[in-house]
Amino acid sequence: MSEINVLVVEDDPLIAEDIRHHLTNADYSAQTVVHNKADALAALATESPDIVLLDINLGGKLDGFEVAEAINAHYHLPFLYLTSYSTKSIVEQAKFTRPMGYILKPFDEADLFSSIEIALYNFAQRQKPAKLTRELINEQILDKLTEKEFELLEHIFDGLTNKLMSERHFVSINTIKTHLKSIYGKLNVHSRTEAIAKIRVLLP
Amino acid sequence: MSEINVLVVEDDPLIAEDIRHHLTNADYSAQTVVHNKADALAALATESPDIVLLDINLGGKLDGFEVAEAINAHYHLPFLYLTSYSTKSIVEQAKFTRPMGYILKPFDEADLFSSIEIALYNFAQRQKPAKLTRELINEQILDKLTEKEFELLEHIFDGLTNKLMSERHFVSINTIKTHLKSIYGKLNVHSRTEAIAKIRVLLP
DNA sequence: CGATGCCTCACCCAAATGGGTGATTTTTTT
DNA sequence: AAAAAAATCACCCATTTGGGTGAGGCATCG
Repeated sequence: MSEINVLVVEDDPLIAEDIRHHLTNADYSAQTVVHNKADALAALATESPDIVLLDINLGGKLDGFEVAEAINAHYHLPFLYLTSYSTKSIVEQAKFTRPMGYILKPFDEADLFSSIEIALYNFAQRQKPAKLTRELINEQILDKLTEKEFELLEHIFDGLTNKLMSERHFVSINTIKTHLKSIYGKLNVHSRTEAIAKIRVLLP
Repeated sequence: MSEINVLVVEDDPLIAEDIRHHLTNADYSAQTVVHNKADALAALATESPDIVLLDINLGGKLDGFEVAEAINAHYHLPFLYLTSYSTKSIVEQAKFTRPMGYILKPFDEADLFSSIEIALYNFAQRQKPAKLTRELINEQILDKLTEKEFELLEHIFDGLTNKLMSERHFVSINTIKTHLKSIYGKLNVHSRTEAIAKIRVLLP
């Protein structure tokens, strides 16, 4: 993941600036910082962030929960609570809004980054289908395919045509076809769709 | 879910005891707590746990990864990493070991239970090959496709040819082709493999 | 009743795909 | 250095697939 767009909802200007500073230092390509619920809702609609860092306590009120509910209702986003409270009641209330985690104040840069990374990873794990990677495939079949063949299998998985594959690999379409024939033989199938179906059931 | 056997691999005796305490309070029927890699490997072989909670940092060394590799290589088990903020950017390393998730320290009982439950659920889910069902698909696309079209999309997903589909549905191959054209138009794709790729990314 | 949507089917044509054979070059392994 | 494996490419041919057009039957809905 190259560009991460972070929406920070934090009423305390010092903390907000601190977070913005840390994120800017790293390769997080964009951050939007807002200080209240209204701006947060607006930013959600316009900025399409990848993750939201959400202070529960916004200007003395627990508006963070309402932002969380808006996220759950209308978007499809992981969010982390920024909180200095660890009281039972807050946690009880917070967990019904299904955050990906909590960042407890005070926190340092490592806290921030690891929390974001883990949240994004866990969220992706829950939301996304298995991505075809070499590590994920059954080893017996893995062993049979060459590096090149596996790349082409990934392309098939992504819906590419032979022509597109040949252009992407700077080889002739005949070469692609030869590779595919080899793949089909090794997987014991007779078409690209069968190949996809076959490796799909081998995915964990 | 009746009896869950949890293997806890945690070198910090305080945290280990804390986890054991939480698990005992709930109806988790068995826990085995070990403090180092050697004992973890022994416990894996003898205790047949249902899930492993794995501290990455065991006695100052990242032995947790090696335990994870052992699990992946020789067992068939979900595991969760127990990790703290101080461990910097472990995700890059950790994700290649394919954990079911992470439990961030400090965590409370609710974190612990929900993480375990979610991990067990997701692990069970992913053992089954992805089944294309109507409920799983994005509703916008769902709405566009007719019942028949969706059935044929499932067949494409399973790698069937037009001929096989026509035989299975007792209609002519021309009818199948007409349906497919309609599907492609609605999904805005130009081939069956593209259609598969498209619906695949819409699956949860 | 007319409109609409769905399922059915046919015909045509172009493009893509699958299968077979054989070959050269490069890389890796032994 | 020799052998094996991998990657490259070119034919040929049959089949499959995709795209366009048109059309009949059937049900539902306004």
